[in-house]
Amino acid sequence: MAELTLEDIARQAGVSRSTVSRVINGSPNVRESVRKRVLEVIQQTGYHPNAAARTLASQRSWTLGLVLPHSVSVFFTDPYFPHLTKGIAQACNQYNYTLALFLVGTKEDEEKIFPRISRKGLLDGVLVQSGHHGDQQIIWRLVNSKMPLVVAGRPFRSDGVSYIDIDNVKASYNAVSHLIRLGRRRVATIAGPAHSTVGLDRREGYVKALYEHGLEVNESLIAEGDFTESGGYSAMQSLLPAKPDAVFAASDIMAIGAMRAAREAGLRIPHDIAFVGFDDLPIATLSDIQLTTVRQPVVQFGYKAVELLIDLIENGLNPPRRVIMDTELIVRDSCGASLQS
Amino acid sequence: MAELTLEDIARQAGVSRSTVSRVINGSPNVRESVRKRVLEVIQQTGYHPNAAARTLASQRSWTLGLVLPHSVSVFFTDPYFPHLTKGIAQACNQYNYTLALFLVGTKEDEEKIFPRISRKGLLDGVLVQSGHHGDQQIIWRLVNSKMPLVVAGRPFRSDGVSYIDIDNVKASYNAVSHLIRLGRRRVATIAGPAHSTVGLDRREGYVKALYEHGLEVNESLIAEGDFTESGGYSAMQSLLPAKPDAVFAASDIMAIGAMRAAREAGLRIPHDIAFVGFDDLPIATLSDIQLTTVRQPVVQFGYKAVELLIDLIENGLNPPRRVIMDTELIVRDSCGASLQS
DNA sequence: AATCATTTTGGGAGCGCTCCCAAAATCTTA
DNA sequence: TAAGATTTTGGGAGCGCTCCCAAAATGATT
Repeated sequence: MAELTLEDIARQAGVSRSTVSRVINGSPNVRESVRKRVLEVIQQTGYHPNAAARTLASQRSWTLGLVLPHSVSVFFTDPYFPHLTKGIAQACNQYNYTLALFLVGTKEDEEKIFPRISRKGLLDGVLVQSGHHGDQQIIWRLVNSKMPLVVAGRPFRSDGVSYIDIDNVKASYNAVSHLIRLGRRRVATIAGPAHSTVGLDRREGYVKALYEHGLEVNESLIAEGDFTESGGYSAMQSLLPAKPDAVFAASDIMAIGAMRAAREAGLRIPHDIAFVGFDDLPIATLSDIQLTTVRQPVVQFGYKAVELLIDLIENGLNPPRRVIMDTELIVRDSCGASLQS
Repeated sequence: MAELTLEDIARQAGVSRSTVSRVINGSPNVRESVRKRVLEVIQQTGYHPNAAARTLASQRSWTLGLVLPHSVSVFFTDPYFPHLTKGIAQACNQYNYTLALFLVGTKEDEEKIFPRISRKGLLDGVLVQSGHHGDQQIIWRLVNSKMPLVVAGRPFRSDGVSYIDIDNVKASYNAVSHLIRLGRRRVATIAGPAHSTVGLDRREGYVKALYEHGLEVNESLIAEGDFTESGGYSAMQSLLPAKPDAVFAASDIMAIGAMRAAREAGLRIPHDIAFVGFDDLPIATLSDIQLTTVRQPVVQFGYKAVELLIDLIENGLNPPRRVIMDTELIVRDSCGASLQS
């Protein structure tokens, strides 16, 4: 049984191809009785229009691409990404877009994939999860290809590119200030990698908080992690000799690793050492001690990114759009706030 | 700047549309000098063929769909899914397919998405992650639509459908036998939901192991979890009164939750109570005590599923293909094997 | 009932490719 | 060098839609 075409439906309903097309696309200029008849035939036959033909004729594919560049390994360690993907997928469902997923692991992958994402005919727009230095190239190639593009996470060079981000500086400033207000004086940080804007921004907020509270920035209280549990674990080990009494970790998963290291070193949480994480994903509440953390609206973030992209597709690329979302400090046990009665 | 077409390249290279098409598709019947000239023009102009036009003309989209039905909530709790997705994406990259991701949360989602996946023109084939009872309907609709389909995880009704799975019965039989061999006599299980084939099969292996080792099956030693950490946690709490000396959990994440509950109840692991998980994802080695677990080749599983699907696409749907992959018991600390010196 | 305005309908052209067939160019062989 | 075999090339048709324009049908107005 060959696939049905518009023409088949038209014949069966006794109308023309154009009329069936109008019915399908919800044009108002169809007599009610005719619409009903056509709809019936469509129902009975289970006809669905061919996506490729539609795309070719209308120059609109109703497909968005999600590119996750080079972050692949982290992608599967940090629950942040699945949550982001969830928000994006939900928005795509909502707005009737199909989501194409591109996991770019290697340079070869990038070369293979680039033609597919840069040319109309497959995608109407592209979402790139980024903030890493290594992602700059693909972003610029995309910008030059005039493909509607939204970057999730501020890119290093952001002139002319639309992106969505959270206020990382403010968020970590608040988190660290909270620790200081609780009386902690040797506040350490496990920062994200310096080749990422998230890493840089959260570190900046940390420094700013210390500074504004009259505390000195001590390099031996700053370690760098890679957003993995084991990265947090070893960062914490390197921090231990400096005897911190609090740690602000740039992600929950690193905080979890760090707490494991602290526990192994015989420290009591939060009595001897306090912890604040970042993300507020479910894992934050799963360890024996509930993690105080910065809640970022990951799912909504993804959802909003899609809305931004659709805006670009429908209303043109200029001016570039910028969206900064808010965060909230969620106080639980690991920061020791409950110690002060 | 409008997008370039085949015709443009043909004109610039002084050949016909057909010849350019041949060059792009690697046809051998092109004079070498001509091929070189055309390739040069393509290079210079940065031309890429339009995917929609190609799909329409060749009836091949080079796109595969991955459908994750109803499991959405678990999807973002259990790292199994990201890993599976990784394998699938890698295979797609390898074989030059684009991956379209469909997260089906609600019945409405299913209705919205079904037309897109069932009709040629968008997808060449579909992969459904399944094993849940609620997924039967979409699988059968897909089977009836004659769309090439591979189910990842044995579906409830498997006649005529191609699927890939691991030998869950054997795997859990081995895991439980291992615990018994170590001298545990009150072996409990935290099974997966009874509305999933994984849940059922792993439970069956558990029962079989007890039976073959002459132990009685005690209903109070069987609890059901939902593949989440907190599900494992509460399942363990319900198991505690029956005083198990070992627990086989149907997933690592549930084992982690269960161990948390056991620890909170003052039990020492593995001295008082041993644990074996299932999956061997990175989390298995991240807790304070290393988890003994059944390793299943999740990434390769996804990869293989794609290869299966491509086989169906290229060589026809019949007979249905079946692939069962092997697992391996990874012995670490939580089972107490190291206690026997 | 005739005229004009408005709504509804049909069909042609075209989106940018692939595929097939026949024509042109090139190579063999006697 | 001519005939035939083979390789290379060009162009038409068609994939299944959308979009536009003109024709047909309907409605409003005198």
